[in-house]
Order: sequence, then C-alpha cells, then structure tokens
Amino acid sequence: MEKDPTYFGVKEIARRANVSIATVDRVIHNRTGVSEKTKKRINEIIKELDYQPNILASRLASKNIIILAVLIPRVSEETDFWSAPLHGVQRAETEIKPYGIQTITFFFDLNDENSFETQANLILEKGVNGVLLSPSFIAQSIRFTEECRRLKIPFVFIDSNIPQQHSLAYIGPHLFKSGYLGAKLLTYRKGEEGKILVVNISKEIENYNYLQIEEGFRSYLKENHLNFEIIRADINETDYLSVARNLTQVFTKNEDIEAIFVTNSRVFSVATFLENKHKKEIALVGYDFLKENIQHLNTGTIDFLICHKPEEQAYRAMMVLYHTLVRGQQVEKTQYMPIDIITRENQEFYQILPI
Amino acid sequence: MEKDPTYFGVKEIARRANVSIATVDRVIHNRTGVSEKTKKRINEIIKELDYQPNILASRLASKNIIILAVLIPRVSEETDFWSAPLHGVQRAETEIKPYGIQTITFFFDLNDENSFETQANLILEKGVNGVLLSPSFIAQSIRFTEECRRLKIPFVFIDSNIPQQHSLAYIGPHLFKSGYLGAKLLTYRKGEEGKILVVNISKEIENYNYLQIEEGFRSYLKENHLNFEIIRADINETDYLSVARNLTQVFTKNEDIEAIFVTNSRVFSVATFLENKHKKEIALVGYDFLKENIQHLNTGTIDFLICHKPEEQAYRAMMVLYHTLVRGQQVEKTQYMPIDIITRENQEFYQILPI
DNA sequence: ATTAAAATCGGGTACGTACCCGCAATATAC
DNA sequence: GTATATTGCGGGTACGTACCCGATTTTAAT
Repeated sequence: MEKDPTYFGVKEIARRANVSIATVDRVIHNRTGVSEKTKKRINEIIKELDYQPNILASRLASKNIIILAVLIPRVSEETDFWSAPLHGVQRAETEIKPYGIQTITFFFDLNDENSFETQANLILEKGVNGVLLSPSFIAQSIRFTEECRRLKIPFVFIDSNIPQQHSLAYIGPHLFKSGYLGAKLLTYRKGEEGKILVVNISKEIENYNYLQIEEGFRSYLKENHLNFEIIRADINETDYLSVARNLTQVFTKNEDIEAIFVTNSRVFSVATFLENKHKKEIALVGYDFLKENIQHLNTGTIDFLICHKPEEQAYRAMMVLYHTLVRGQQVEKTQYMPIDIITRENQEFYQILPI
Repeated sequence: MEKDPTYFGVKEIARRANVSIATVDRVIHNRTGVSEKTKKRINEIIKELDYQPNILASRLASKNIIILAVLIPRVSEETDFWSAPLHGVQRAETEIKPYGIQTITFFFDLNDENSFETQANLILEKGVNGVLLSPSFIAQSIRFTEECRRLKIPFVFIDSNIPQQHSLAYIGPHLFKSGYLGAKLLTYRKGEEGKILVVNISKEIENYNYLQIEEGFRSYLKENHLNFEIIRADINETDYLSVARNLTQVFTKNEDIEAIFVTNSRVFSVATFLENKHKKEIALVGYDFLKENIQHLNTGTIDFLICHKPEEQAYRAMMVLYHTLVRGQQVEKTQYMPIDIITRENQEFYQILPI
C-alpha cells in the first residue's frame, strides 16, 4: 500500500525553500537564528502547502515530557461522586501517555480546607506544566490559581467555575440552568396546591454552587407563574441522623409538602427518610448518578436525577490541557456539559462505555 | 527533562534475550523465522517487562495503511438526522488520520434500496479493511455483510442492529427500552381518560426499528396498568400534506386524543399539524435532535425528544474499527447508547462540543 | 561427504520531526 | 587592516518500531 501522496512534511518544505530541514524546524518553532527573509519565504510555503505537522513523529522525536497535575477531592465513604472524574482522568491518561505526558493526581479532603492548600503547594513545588482542578474552596482556589498565572501554568476548572480567574477553560454544568430544569421536572405533574421543599445538605462548602442552582430553580417557578410556597432546609451535617432530625422538624411544621428538590448528590439521604416515614408519594428530584441514588430511583422514591457527565468533564479537561500544551491549539473557554435527565427507565444505559 | 525510565522497548527485550531487534519484532508480530526456543524466551521477557508497544513509533514506521469504508444514508432535505453521524465519522477521521488510516464515505438514498446495493458493491470492489454501516435495508445489509464475512472484513453496525450477523460490534440504542421510556414521558402527567395516538411516519423502511419501539411503548403501559386506548396511524408518505391529511382523518374519528407518540424523527410534522389546528395542549413525544424538532420543543408543542447520541455512535464505531485493526484489541460487542431526554430547558447544552 | 534447501537470525535503513553541534558568513570593535 | 562576536544555516543523529536484504546455521537429500 502507498502512503498518502497529498501529505507534505518538513522535507518537502525545505526542498522548496532551498534550505535545510533544521531551518524549517527553526521557523516552525519560532526559534531564533533565521533571517527575516528566509523566515518569510518558509512561512509562505508552509501556508501554501497547508502544512500539518505529524504529531506522531513530533512527539516521538521530542524529549520534552509534559507533566499534568490533577487536584480533586478524594473519593470518600460519604459519597463516591468523585470516582467518576477520577475515571475520566485515568482514561485520558492512558490515551495521551504515549505522547510523553505524565499525570500526577493530588487528592484533598472535602471537609478540610487545609488539605486543599497543602496539596496545591505540593503541585507548585513540583513544577508542573498544567493543572486540572475542582475549585471546591473558593478562597484557596483563587490564591492557588493566581500563583499558577504568575508562573504561567495553565489550569482548567471542572465541576464548578470561578469566573474572572483567567482559567484556560471551564468544563462543567451551567448551574443556573440546571436548577431551572430541576424545577421543571419537580413540578411537571404537580397539582396547584402544596408546598415545595428545597434541601441543601453540605458542610457549608460549595455554597456558591448551591446558590446558583436555587436561583435557577426559583427562576423557573417565577417565569411559569407557579406560586408554590417554598420551604428551605439547610442541613450542615451530612450524616443520616442529622438529615432525618432536620427533616422531621420541617415536616412537623409543614404537613402539606408535595415535592422536594435536593441541590446536590445527597438526595439519597432524603429518599431514605421518605421511605422510612412512608412518604413515598412525595415528588423527589436531586443530583448525580451514585449507586445509592440509583437504588432509590429504582424503588420509585426518587423521580429524577440530574447529572452533568462527571467522567467526561475530567476527560475533556485533560484533553484541553493536552491540546493546549502539546498541539498549541486554541480551545473553547467555556464548555457547558449537557444537563442529563436520569429516570428509572433510562438509568441502565447511563454508564461509562468501554471500547 | 528525562524520559520515563520505567518504559522498556524492543531494544531492551532484544538485549535481554541476546537477539537482534528484528527477531523480537518477528515474535511480536507472529511472523515466521524464529525457533520455538528463542520465541519462548522472548515471549517470557515480553511478559515479564509487560511490554506495551509505542503506538506512535509503530504507526510511524509501518507503511501498511488502513482503509475504512463508511456506508450511511445521505443527508437529505427531508431530514438532516444523518449529518450527526457524519460529523462523528469526520471527528474520528481527523483523530486517527495521522495513524495512517484513510476513510471513504459512501452514501445511499433512504428511499432507494438499489442505491444501498450499488454503494455496497463499490465498497467490496475497493477492497477495504473495515466497514461502518447503518443497516437500513435488512435484506441488502445481510447480503453485504455475509460477503464481508467471507472476505474477513470486520464491520460495525450503528443506529440499528441485525443480530446473529456476526458484526464486530453494534453501537446504537436499545430500541425496546427507548420506546418504554417514551411511554413514561408521554403519560407522566396524563390523566386517567383520553386516548393515545402512536404515529409511524416512514416509507415502509426501518420497520423493524419501529416495531421494537412500539413494543417497548406498549410494554410500559401494560406493566403500569395504564389502560388507555391506543390508536395507531401508519403514514407511508413523509411530506407534510400526506401527514396532515392522515392526521385529520384520525382526529375526526377520535376527538379525545390526549397524547401522541411519534416513533421517529418526523415528529416535527405532527407538531406543525397540531399548531395549525390549535391543538397545542396535546402531549407530544418523539425522536431526535433536529433543528425542526427543537423549534417545536421551544414553542412547547413537543414536550420531550428522545435522542441516542448519533454523533457519538458513529465516532465510537470508527474507534472500534481502529482499535481492532490497528491495536488488535478486543472490543465490546454490544454498546447501547444512553437514552437521552431532551426538553426545552436542557436542549441548548445538547450539542457537539469542540475541544 | 557434498550440495541444496530451509530455517534462523542480524544489520541497517526508513518513518517525520526535534535538536545538538559546528561551520561559514557577516557584523562589530580596535 | 586584523581579531572577535554574532547571526544564519546545514549535517547528522536520535526517538521506537517496521521491515527489507542478505548472511549464517541447520536440516534434508543425494
């Protein structure tokens, strides 16, 4: 079989420009040592031939290896949400490893701001070429990314964003629209009467996310003139007992709650509560494809789960770094993930497919 | 920066086995000319070092180029559904082109069985190494794929499947479950009364798909003891006038239709009809992320669209061929796509993201 | 034992790019 | 003018694997 005859490489460029391959290489990589005249001549030929470097050969010959750092929460017993992004990181890792790219993953504790800081400092010491991070702690993330900017290390946010921080990209959900959709799903077959309960279960972190989601949620109701009374429950402890105690209080005060929206993945706690109290007829919508949540989806306690492709977020973030650092390509700065709707009927197909 | 010191290549294997690189190469590629003894020795070292060939170097050195054929319907004025798979093919194409893989795309006319046969024959004449096809015409597809099997050309089905045909893989929806979900969405907030209309608009092709979807649809209603009367409308012409004429008849006979399920992407015709007749309060669910359908989703005539990631189907199918032919890897034989639910609220994020 | 054939193997080049080393030409200093 | 930087450029090797071309050894045939 023959090679593609329409492909021209540096050799052909050098031949046409009457220079050596080395000179062409210098022009391509913007290195010094070429006169303006020949540089111009070579650039014209490059443009004329629409030269596309052969990445295989390029990466094979290059000895410049690239190190990427990943900074995400550790997978905890409380929730295995972060196992999905970790999987995405690993998928990208195996894919780009032959290109001379190494990955080091740093985990922090979602209940401990200091662990974030510690790990972030380790990254800075290490001297990496690019960073993928989940900015779970706003202040610490800002400090860290400012330092990255100073050191000219590109970084990508996943899961939630800090705008104005000059990240290379944000890859994650549009939280406002996600809450907006949540309201639609929750009220889609609801009657005119009855209250709505919005539950936020978290240890005071990720508040910013929560606010955007609730804003979108309320916005939907307002735009559609749905004047349900909205009760709020802020639960700062994530263990089941605290959740149950809190909800019991809410229910004694409000008997006619017809629908519950949980703003994050801890919806399974609420589902367990409803099952224990035999209140399964209440509509329940929450977030994320976790084992526990799927169970309650299958028993019918949870009506809908909303999900933002956590695996793909991380995978794409890695590829964004790869394309920037290795290929020098421009990337989309804001990449909103699809807002997926998971029900009992389609949940079995919402997994990571192997090739 | 230094190279990964944990990586060992053929050179190291050759050194340890006291043979030349060429001999190691012969063992790796199962070529003849190596005594059993040295072959065994080399294989042991390969296993011991967990040797992973460097694909970059491998594909760079290899002159064996691989040709993939794609056989899908032409994008027509009637519907641009197939532009999504085409896009997926092209995305995969640019990604694997540097690996020495060429793609030739053949289009057939969904209204003309013969065009399928003609294009299929062109592929066989051409002598390609792998085929991606949509088996829109069952009989012709069987004939073609049998011939592929005889010639030992692997092939992958997308969009719909022909089981028992020994394809390398099927990548597409689980149609039964898709119809099942359709019934859930259609009846989710429906009252106890009123009839359901199931509409199939197509020129008698793809019947097999339709049947599976309808089966799933009815199955949901049955399992949930929803005893609505179901009307059926089979419309064999795809132009709007034919659809409108047909639906008018159905509506004169049945005044109390409360919900309509369209089994394919032509749901926009039904939506137009409902808008013209001022019957927008009827629930409407159908298939596929087409411009026309999204318009009606946004006006509220269509309530839900179901979608099976057509772009990714084609992309994955290409990668399956790549992994099989280039990497010699085993692949998953049946890859069901997620069954995505598109509403007015999340539709804007359901597009193909650029890196 | 001699010769032919077959089996087994090594040397070496190529793939397209990166990049080191060093030579020539030109510019600058005195 | 000569001596010294500086600039511009080419030769050549390396990356890890594929594969051609032959050389050597072993086996089979006579």
